[in-house]
Amino acid sequence: MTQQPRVRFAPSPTGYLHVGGLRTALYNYLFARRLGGTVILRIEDTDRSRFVEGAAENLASTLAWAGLHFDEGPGIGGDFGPYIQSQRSDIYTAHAHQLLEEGKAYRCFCTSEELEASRQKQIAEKRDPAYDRRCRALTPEEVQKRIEEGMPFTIRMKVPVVGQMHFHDLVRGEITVHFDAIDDQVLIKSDGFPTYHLANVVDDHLMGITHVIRGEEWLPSAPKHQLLYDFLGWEAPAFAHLPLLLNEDRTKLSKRQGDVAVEDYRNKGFLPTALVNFVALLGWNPGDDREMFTLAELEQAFSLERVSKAGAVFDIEKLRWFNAQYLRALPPAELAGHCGPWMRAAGFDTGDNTRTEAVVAAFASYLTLPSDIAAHLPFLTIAQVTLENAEDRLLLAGEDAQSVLKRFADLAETQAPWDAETVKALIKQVQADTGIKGKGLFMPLRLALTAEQHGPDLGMMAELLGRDTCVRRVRAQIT
RNA sequence: GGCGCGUUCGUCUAGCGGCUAGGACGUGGCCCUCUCAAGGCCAAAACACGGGUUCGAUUCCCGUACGCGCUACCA
Repeated sequence: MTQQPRVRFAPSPTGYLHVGGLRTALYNYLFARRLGGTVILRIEDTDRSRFVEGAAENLASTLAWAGLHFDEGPGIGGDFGPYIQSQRSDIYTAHAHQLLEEGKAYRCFCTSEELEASRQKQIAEKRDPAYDRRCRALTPEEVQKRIEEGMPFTIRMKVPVVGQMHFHDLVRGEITVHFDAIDDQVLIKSDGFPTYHLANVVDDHLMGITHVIRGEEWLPSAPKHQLLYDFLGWEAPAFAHLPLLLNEDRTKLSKRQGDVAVEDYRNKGFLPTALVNFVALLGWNPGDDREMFTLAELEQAFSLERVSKAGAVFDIEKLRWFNAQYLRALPPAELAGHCGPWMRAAGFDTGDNTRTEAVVAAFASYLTLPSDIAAHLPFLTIAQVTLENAEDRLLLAGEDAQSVLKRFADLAETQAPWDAETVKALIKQVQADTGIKGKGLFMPLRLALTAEQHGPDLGMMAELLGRDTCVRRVRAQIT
C-alpha cells in the first residue's frame, strides 16, 4: 500500500521566521508536492513563556510571501485540527495519563530549583548531568500523598535503564543510541502543558504524519520520540534530519552574525524567488548542473535522497547573485514596482509609469537589490551638471571636446523625434562632422549630460533626459 | 565532559573503486563596448590526517584531529 505522504512544518511562534525554518518548510513542501501529498502547518506554542503575540500570523504571512501554501493549518482548516498545540492540551494530558497507567511514565515532584542544584553538583563532581530518577522510585502511597498535599509535578517518561535502540534516518541511515544516554524526559510540565517531545509525537500520529522532516538539532532527541511511539503502540513516521544552516564561522546560523529572519531579507528587497531558489540549494542539489529553479521546477526535481549530510554556510554573496539574476529578469513594470519606493525616496517622481519603467529598464543590469537604483538617479534629479572632478573638467575643456559639444548642441536643437536611436544617429553625425570618434566623442557628451564617466548606453541616457535638458546641459559646458 | 552527527576548491556542491576530481558564487585575466554594468571565454583554487581492505582508493572499514549539534519543566 502506498499512501500519500503527509508532512508538517511545525514552528514555534517566538518571533520571526528563521531562514533555516524557511528551508525546512520548503523541503517539507517540496517533498509533499512532488508526491502529491499534503503539507500541514502546525503551531507549537506549548511554551507560554516564549509566546510572542502575532508571531503565528507573521509566520504564516511570511511563508505565503515565499510562495509556500499549506493544505491544512490554522486559518486554513483541515480534518485533523486544531492545528495550534495550546488548543490541544487535553489530548496530551490524556495520553500522558495513559502512559502513567501503563507504567511507562511517572510523576516527578522535583522542583526546578532542586533539579538545577542537582545538575550543578553533578557538574562540580565532573559527572554527566542527568536526572537522577529519584521520583521514579516513589511508592504509589508516597505519590498519592504528595498529590493530596497539592505538590506540583511533572510527568516523566520511563526510559529503559539498559540496552540500546536503533532508528532509521532517511538522510543519515541507521543510528544507534544507548538508553543510558537518554534522560527520563519530561512529558508534561508542571503548568500542565506538554513538552515538545510529547506534543510532537502525539500530534504527528494523530495528524497522520508520514514523514518528519526537520533540522538536525532534533537528531539527538529522535530516539526519545521513537521510544514514545513504541510506548504508545504507534508506528513511528519516517525521519529525515536536515543539515544545519551555518554562519560564516560554521556555527549554527544565528542572529548577531547577520540577518537570519526571512523578513530582514524581504525588507531589503530580496525577491522570494531568489531566496527560495538559494535556500533550496543549501543542502540539496538536483544531481545535474542546473541551479536556476522556480518553485514549480523544484517541486519536480526535489527528493530527500539528494539531501546532503553536512551543514551549509549561508553565503550571502551567492544569494545576492541569485537576486540580481531574478531582478533583471523581471518585466519592467514589476521591476519598477520593486524600485518605486527607493526612487521616490531619492527624489524621482514615479508618476509617469512609462518613464519610470524606461529608467529601471536602463539600469536593470546594475541592480542587485531594488535599492541600488537610487545610486543611478542623480543625473535625472539634479538641476544642472557640476563636475566635481578636476580631471573631468579638464577633459571637457579640451579643443576636441568643445567641438563635439558645439556640434552636438547645434544638431540637437532641431532634432525630432528624440529617442535613443535618433540620438545615436545624431552622435554619428557629430562624428562625421568633427572627425572625432570613440572615447573622445562619447566621453565629453556623457560627462556633460550625466556628470558621470560610466553608465548605460548614452543614447538611452539622452532619451531619458529629453532633448531640451540635453541641449541645455551641453551648452552649459561650452566655454 | 558525555552522546550523536559531520569533514571534496574561500563558499554551495557533483562524485556512489580506475576521472586531466566537474559545475556555480566569489577572485584574477581576456573579449565585447564610448564607458560601466550585464554577457562570453580563460585561469588560479579542494579530496583533513594516519592506518587498513583492494591490482587500484576522494569513494569501503577503523582510528585520530577538527567542526557542529544535543545534553532544560525551550523548541
